[in-house]
Amino acid sequence: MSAMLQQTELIFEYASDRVNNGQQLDEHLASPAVIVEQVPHSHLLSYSGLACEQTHTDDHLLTTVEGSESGDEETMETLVAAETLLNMDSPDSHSLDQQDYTQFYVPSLDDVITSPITQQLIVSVEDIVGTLGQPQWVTLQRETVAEQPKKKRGKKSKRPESPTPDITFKRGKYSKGNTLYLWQFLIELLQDRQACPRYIKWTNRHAGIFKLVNSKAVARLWGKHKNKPDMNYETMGRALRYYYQRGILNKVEGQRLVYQFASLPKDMVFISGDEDQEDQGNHEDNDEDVPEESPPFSDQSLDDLASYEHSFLPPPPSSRPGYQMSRQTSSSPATAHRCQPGPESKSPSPAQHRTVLRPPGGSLIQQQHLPIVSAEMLRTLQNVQSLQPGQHGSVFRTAQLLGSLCERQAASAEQTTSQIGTLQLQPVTCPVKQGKLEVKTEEDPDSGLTRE
DNA sequence: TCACGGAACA
DNA sequence: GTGTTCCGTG
Repeated sequence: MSAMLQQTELIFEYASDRVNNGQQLDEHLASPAVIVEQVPHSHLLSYSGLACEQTHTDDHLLTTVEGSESGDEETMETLVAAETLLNMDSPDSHSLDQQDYTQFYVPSLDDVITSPITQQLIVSVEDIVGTLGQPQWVTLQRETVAEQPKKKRGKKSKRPESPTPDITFKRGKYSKGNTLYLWQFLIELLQDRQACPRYIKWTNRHAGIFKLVNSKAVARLWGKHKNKPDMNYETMGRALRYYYQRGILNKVEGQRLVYQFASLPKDMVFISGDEDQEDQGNHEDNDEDVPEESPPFSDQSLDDLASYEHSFLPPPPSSRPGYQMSRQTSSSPATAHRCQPGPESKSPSPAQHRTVLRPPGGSLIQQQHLPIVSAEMLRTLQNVQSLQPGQHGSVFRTAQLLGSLCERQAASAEQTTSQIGTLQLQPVTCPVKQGKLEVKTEEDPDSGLTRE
């Protein structure tokens, strides 16, 4: 089993790596290899009542859930349905390809064991490597893991248990109980059509950037999940901020309520409509979408969400791979990436190790470690690429810079990592300020555009 | 309102 | 030793 897990993990990382490369972002890379798939819970899909369609593009599998984004009522219904489904526990029930889901969580050994795996695919590293280029994922390497899985001990919290039994997994160590890690929870929400556009949505799914459209709602849901009625965005936000250090999340500066997963599962289910298309361009637009408008969810809805949610999550374990970065450490505070290229350093928990799994080489370069170009930047770049030279001068310039930066990184990465293909950006030394991602070189003040 | 981060707690 | 929440501060 462990082997399996590892593989899986590898996969993820690779995926992430690919993402990292800025290049990929845009382009699609070649096809992705899917590596391992577990299908943990198929129910996810079912639970939500979502209709899923997987797209296997050559590149990556993307699952798209089409849902109506709409309505609250849907939401409710969906939720209910989801719950029902959850309770049902039938893994097979859905016909979906589970593959997608698999990636969702990073399975931990435990998980693997406990959770039903439907299928696994193993792909050779090479395959993976080949895929690296793809844009599928952005960065996510480190997925966010952490949090939930383990549980928090914090002062107050206790583990929540979710109402629903975990059908799917029982998680073992990491998550003791059914707990979901916050990051998982968020991912779940992002895949839930009820929540997705409404309370949380992707602003740039490729980049792993999402926005808490209705932070209160999300926090409430989280609180429900944790059995913390008092949960609020502040509290939840703290947890999110800790993810920065762990490399699970990055904050998108300048945008409120916008965070970025350092790495995402390669195959995620994206609810159509949830993503803003471009995050960059309109950063805000997304924001607007839903936020408050959405009717506050009723408690019920919250409940429903809570219940369903936890079902999803796989316990990934710790997935956080060796995230090590620390923003603190990092020279600059910056946001975008707080990662540092450091040694892999400690891996926090064993679990993590496994998750992380590194490629043979030993050190897989993790995004976090990489200095520089953040997914965000990449994203931006991507968005900007379309610009013509004459168009927005500064932007264009920035884009150029980013592009070159990415190329350099990629190049160096290749060299460096012959290893597996981790495409990740390498820490190339760039003029970029480390601290902040800003691409802008010092000279380019405009660069602000980029990020935002 | 959001964001940050130290400290406390488990 | 680590993760979560609280709390003060900006």
